[in-house]
Amino acid sequence: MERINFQVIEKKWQDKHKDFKLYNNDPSAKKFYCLEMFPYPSGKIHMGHVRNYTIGDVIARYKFMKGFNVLHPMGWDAFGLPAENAAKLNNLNPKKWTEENINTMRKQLQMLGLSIDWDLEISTCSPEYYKHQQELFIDFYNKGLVSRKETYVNWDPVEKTVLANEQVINGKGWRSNAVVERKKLSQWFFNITKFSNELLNDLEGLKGWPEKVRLMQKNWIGKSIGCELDFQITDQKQKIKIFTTRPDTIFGASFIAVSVDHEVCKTFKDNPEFEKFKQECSKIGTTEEALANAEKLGFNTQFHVDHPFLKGKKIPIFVANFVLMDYGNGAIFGCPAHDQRDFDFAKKYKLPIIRVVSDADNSNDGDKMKEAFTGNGKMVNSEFLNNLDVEKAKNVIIDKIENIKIGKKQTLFRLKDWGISRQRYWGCPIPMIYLEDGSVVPVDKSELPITLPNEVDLKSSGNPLQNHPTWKKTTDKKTGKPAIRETDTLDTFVDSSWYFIRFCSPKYEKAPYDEKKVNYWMSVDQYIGGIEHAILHLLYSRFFMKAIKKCDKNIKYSEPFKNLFTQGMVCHETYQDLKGQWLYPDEVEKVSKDSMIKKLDKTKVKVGPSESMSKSKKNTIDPETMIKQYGADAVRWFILSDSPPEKDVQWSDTGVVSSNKFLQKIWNLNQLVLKRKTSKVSRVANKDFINKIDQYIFKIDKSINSFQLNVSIAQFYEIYKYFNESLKLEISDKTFVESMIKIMKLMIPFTPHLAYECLSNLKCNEMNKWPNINKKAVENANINMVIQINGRTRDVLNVAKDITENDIEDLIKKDSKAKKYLVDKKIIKTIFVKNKIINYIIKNQ
RNA sequence: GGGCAAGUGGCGGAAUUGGUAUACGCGCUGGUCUUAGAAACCAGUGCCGCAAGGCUUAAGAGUUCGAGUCUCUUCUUGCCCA
Repeated sequence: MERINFQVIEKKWQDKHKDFKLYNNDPSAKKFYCLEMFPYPSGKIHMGHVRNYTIGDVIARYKFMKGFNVLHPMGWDAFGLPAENAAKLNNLNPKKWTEENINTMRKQLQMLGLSIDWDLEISTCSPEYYKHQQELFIDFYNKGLVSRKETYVNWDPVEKTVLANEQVINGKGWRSNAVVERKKLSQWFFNITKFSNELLNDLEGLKGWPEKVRLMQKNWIGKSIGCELDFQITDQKQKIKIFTTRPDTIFGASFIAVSVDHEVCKTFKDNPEFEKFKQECSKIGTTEEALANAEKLGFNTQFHVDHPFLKGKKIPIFVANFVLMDYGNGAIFGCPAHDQRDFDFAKKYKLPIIRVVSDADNSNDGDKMKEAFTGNGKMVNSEFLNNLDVEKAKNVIIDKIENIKIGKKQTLFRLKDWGISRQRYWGCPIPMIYLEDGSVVPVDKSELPITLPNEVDLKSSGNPLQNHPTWKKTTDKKTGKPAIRETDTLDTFVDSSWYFIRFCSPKYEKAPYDEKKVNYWMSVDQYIGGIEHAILHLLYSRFFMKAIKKCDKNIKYSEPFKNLFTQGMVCHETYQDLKGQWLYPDEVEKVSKDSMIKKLDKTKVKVGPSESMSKSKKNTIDPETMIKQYGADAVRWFILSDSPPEKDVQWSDTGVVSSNKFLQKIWNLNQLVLKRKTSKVSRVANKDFINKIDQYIFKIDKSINSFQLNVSIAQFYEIYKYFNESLKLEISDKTFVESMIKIMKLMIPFTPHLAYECLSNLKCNEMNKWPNINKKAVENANINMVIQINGRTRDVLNVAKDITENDIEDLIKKDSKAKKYLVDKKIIKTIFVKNKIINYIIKNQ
């Protein structure tokens, strides 16, 4: 049998389809926007990209063949720190580094044979793109969606830069190893919290998103309803304003806890004990997690507050390390019986534990409690709240608090405004200028884009744009007076928050988008990417869509992604030599079933568990090498075959080898079909064969629709087997050719090169039309009737559809393996489920 | 600590949603071909048993004519939040 040369046919069809578009000129066709998360151009594509873009390609090609106009673009998330670091290391320009990577990766993606419309390619680092981003920034600013605020940041005193939370390791800068300081800095923010309610409520409508992602977003936004409440400090004029989500537990309050930055603490400015305590607190770090894990510490102020509802009752005020200034008002009341953190604190400082919610007859066991009770129950020890359940008590107490004017109901969100200032070079310049009189204004839109300077010093510490000798000096267009540019650049999450909109009209010069095109192509019908973006990227993109709609009444959509699919990661075993050094898979060799050695010096290798491919552990497989060795089709086939797309998949070399072999078999089958010459044709065999193929078409269609691409692949293996066996039956050559054409069409989304090559040999002239689904064939097919005795399966009969109970009974009595079980037995009951099962309940006679 | 998933052969995983458990692939075993190996092809492959048959979806209980699927308890793993 002739061997197929995958390299040759892949090249052939890639050249042939260079200008191939996934849309017809049929205006009545429905649109389908298929988008995979665009890559960061880090150098070369990795297997994660291969998986992501192959899944997307299957969907895009499938939808196109089903008659949709498909938009399937690709671009580059091209700004970001790695370029700056690489540039520093190799003494070159980030732009050059990025562009080289883009060229490499584009070429690699093209090798995969993806149906991407490369005419729509965009790159976020090109001024043609970020010009419009600056426009959007100004639009948002004018609508009050941008503001400037002072916040605490992680400041690296050596690098003179702001660090992200994940760049702070054990309180030190990841690069400089200097102790990170908390520094107050003036930064730009998108007022994402203005949409808190919408971002939360609209989640309900996102039925095409994984439930998990919706839940993660919901928790991230973190709406909590509670109330503000003023406590009078005993014998003083001052009040303390606290926030609580459990006002119902007010009668269980046994302390007030305030943050170290709370104004009450000003009294202790010169108190060495307090200063020591404050120092202790600052060591813990700023993340919520660190605070939660740290030991609960308090500083007794010796002050008290009056309980608002219990005359004469005094509650002590503590400064506590677990209360943050940015939550509520930096002050809470502690109810140890019903909050674990408060409970731990009360135990440590020997404060009373008063039970106010009872889940049984345990109303006075406060002192005996081993942990806080946070469930629902009836209120006790709570005066006018007694006997109410928690929810009711909340409403009653809030009403009361509002009535006597000591506080009010309040909704609080965990979601914070989005800080977008970065003290970096390789990002989109923020189009704002500082005037001599101290005011800050947007630059005139006619001056956009504000481009980055090419010559820049990245080696010195600090913000490169700030350090640049001339770049920041400008003039205000309106007044003609000198001004200073903003030298911070935008967070790269901004770049990726609207690229899907730009794709609708990527060449449009007048504005960030062409309204008509956006209203036609949006929302994205299928968005595909990693679960790691479940929160930030998706939330920011949702914010952008809403913000754009707010600025432009003609935009119809407020949600960017109608359906979301999150694919799993690509994993591989890890290898370490005796010294503990990580080894690449091609540096090791298998010598027996469970031992491996290093190729270089034949020493033993420690095999670690399969984990997500990463450069640091060297457990990576290079897609380009695999494509060159086995062909793009085989790589695509394997990456889809082994696991459901939403789960992690383990890369396996034997797996890709067998994929390659199977595709060769498909080619062989195609040759056999072309050569076949039979004169004998049985009408029944012919019909059965056609029916069976129709059923497979139905199944494959269904599995693609439900994203079970691994199941689709399994079906193709079955089809091959069935087809191959049927070759010797009395089926006409014409039927084989026609059926083969159908099957090859089904394979286009998976292995486009091989499928097109086969179709061209089969002389198919309508390659891109999905085969019809013959519902009749599916509906009228014979069914397997399960015959059970006392719930145990005794036989399976292949019978015509809709067989009656009487008919099947005759069959069973006449000829079935179940027959013998019914001899001399009394049938007590018969359960007959049409087209499924018949179950006899019997008893010895 | 809280929330959400999930647990099926030696491995990756199917199961028309309550109706034949283990499809399909990998691996393994045997055979054909070959000087030999590789490749290819054929056969077998959950467990016990010569067989008839019995047992089996993390463990245990429950609902049902019937449970991998539904309910409860326990255990384990993963993810997110803290």
